[in-house]
Amino acid sequence: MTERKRKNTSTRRAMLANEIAQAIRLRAFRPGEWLRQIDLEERFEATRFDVRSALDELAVRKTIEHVPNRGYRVAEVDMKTYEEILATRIILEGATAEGVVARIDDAAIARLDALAAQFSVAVTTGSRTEQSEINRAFHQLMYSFCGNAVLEEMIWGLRDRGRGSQITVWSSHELLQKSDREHLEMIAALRARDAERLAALIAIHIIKGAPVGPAPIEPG
Amino acid sequence: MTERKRKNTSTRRAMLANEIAQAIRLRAFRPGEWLRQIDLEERFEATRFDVRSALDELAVRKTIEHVPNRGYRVAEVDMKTYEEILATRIILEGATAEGVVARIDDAAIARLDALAAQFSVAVTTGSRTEQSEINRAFHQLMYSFCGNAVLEEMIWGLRDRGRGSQITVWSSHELLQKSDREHLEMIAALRARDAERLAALIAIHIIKGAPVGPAPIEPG
DNA sequence: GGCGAAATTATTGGCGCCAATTATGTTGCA
DNA sequence: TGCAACATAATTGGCGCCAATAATTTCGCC
Repeated sequence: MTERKRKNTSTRRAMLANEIAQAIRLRAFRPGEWLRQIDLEERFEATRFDVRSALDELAVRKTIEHVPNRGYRVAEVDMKTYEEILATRIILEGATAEGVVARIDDAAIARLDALAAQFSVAVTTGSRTEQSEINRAFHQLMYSFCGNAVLEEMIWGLRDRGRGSQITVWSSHELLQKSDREHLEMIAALRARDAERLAALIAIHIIKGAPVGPAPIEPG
Repeated sequence: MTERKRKNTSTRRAMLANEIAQAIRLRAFRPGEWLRQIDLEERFEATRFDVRSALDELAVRKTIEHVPNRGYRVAEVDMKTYEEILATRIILEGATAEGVVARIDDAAIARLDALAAQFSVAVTTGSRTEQSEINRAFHQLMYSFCGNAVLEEMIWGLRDRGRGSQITVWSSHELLQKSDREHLEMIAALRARDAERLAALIAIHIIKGAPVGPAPIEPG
């Protein structure tokens, strides 16, 4: 067939919600910024209805905030909530250590090696978007071996929520290098099958300004 | 003013979503059961639009499941997911122990005492709905002292999700008595400010068929 | 020129209609 | 009697219109 089959709403909404979420992740929309429905219609070539559904979904997921009669804006998380998110991330991401260590195989560790190497390069030469994407890929791959899909889901939900913080002014070069080194240490812990050490490293990684998002991009 | 001010949609939707969620909690709708929009309109005296918004919200929260062109039904969680939910609950609820022990005061412990006593009575004389509500109140009060609102949120979200399991055929009388005893032990651990013991008790409480929901009620 | 009020414009939000889809019931045929 | 195909009923779902609300500009007065 020449034209693609038209998907139903729930699919389109989910896709659009993810696109918007990614845009927020890439800082195309900054915390506190209003998301005008008309702009989103054009930018993502969607109907107003779909835009609103997607925004509603993101509001439920707390990625954005809904103010009646004003619209939707990227959630700004206050300091207290930000710290709570970090604390909860340490709990959840740390809890993956045991399962990951038990289940991960050599092939996966090799792929983590590759990603860590890519990150090392990106720290000096890459854009912040690249750094962020590689970092995300690294952790996504690692956590995917924890054997608990529910846990994984919650982790990525929380990570998205934490982005609405001003504190995320983004790591200095030193912090990036530190993150880089920590990736290597995590891999070492994995090779040694040392879950406790891995959990500790993850906690440090989260606290000490781990890269959670790239620099803002100008609105197109 | 003689008539109540009309609330805006996002408020009404949230309220309706919570009402439906509670009905699911009370087993007015059983796992796998279809939620017909027309019925919900009448039962909750809402417009079709509000019903759909609320259902969408619950679908995002994974309390219910959306099947295109078929409608919404109470999510049925498979065995694997159920176990993952329990494992994650142990992680999260266990993680509250430290904060709770650190922050809880004598007045709150006294209130927990009262709730535990209420539960003891309800185990033999009360309805399952009562048992469930008291149990919920007990844990809600305890966890409210953990000092991490984000963590609390996730806990109650997960608890709601776990309800869609067939395994929740509900505790025998022996298990209820066991839960009852565990409540008292938790209070003892709180008095002793023993976070580790509290966490361990919470884990046991979750694994060994803690009461998560009442028996089904007939649809009205 | 500065400030406040009114008019104008921009944006969101409630909701109902009817097409699309699925479920149910009925008929006819082997 | 069993089954398949068709007809009918029930239910969901896409979407656009316009009223309600907020933002902005203009205008007039001091």
